[in-house]
Amino acid sequence: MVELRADAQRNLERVLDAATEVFAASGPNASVDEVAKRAGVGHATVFRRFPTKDDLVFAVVERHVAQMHALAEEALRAPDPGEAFFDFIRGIGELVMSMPGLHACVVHCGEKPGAAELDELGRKIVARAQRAGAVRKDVEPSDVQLLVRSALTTAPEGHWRRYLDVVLDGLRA
Amino acid sequence: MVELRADAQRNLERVLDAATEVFAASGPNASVDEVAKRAGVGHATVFRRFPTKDDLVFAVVERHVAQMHALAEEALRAPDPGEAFFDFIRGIGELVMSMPGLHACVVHCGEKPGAAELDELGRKIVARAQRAGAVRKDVEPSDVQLLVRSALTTAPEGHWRRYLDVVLDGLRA
DNA sequence: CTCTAACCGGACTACCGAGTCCGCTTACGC
DNA sequence: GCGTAAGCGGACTCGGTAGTCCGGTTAGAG
Repeated sequence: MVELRADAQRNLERVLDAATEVFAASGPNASVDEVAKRAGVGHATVFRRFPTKDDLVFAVVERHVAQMHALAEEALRAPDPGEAFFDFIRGIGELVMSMPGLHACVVHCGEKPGAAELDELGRKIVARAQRAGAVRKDVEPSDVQLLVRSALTTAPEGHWRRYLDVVLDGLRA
Repeated sequence: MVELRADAQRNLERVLDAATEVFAASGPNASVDEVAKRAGVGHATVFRRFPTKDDLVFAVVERHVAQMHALAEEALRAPDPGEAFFDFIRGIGELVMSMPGLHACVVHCGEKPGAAELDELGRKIVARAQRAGAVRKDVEPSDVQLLVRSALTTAPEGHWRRYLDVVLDGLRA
């Protein structure tokens, strides 16, 4: 399976896109049928690429994590470390909150895929912003993660951006 | 159905206890069979008292809310308003965290049962503690609720008591 | 003790979701 | 074009859960 036939490739992408939409909206309990219907294929086609439903969920989560990873690397390349940090966190917020169901999916597959690398990148971003004097030096990366998570998860419907801004202001040097 | 036969009454209680245990441990997705088995009855007996599974979940949640209600009224009767407030919050913490699955159950049934009255009592408890000078006056009851919730939900496994203590210290006058 | 209404639970149905199979269709190398 | 390997999806099985039914059992009043 070094190379997929063109139609298969197209369907694979459709399936992944559909799965992302569906799981993001309804969490990992959504049915494979639902995904297949949204992708416009039979559900056997889904199972051909992803032998079990969990494999499908895993693939979606992996993609999601990859997006965060991309944001993180972008932040590390950006010229201004402080701005990069704050933009990164806000970007993560947008990404996570636009797909509420995915958090449950991550939990569902034991948050295996690449969480460690992502953590490592986050650590670097924080450290860089601290060296540049943009973020107070008495917080650790894990604190940042916890504060952000609590802002995102406990904010009343639709107000998470305000909450996140408050937390970010509190992190400024 | 003004009065239940003795055996029926006994079984009803067993079922409610079992349902509480099961749903508290596994959330609202646990099966009715599971509950019936744990209660030592056939599942038809469960369905006789609770025509649908949702009715059963509802009853369990109602009971849970009633316990919180009881804690709240106790707190309002206690002589020292400050101590009452802090004990109340810690009591709520113990209650909620001893039944992790129940939160999902509450969400599952749209948190209908008596949330408003409970809110009202909470409001009174906070106000009383503030008048007594035990709690800082620049927070509102809704802030307290939010802070407590965030402490309970974002604390790492097993550390919620520490987190809650931090929040409570922060609320002292 | 007896009689009956209330109660009980095993067995049944209906349905839904995961995963498999197989005959039909189609991309693409020659 | 043509042949074929790859791809496709409708129809199936299988397991598990919500909800129903009915024949046997028991509480408790008279």
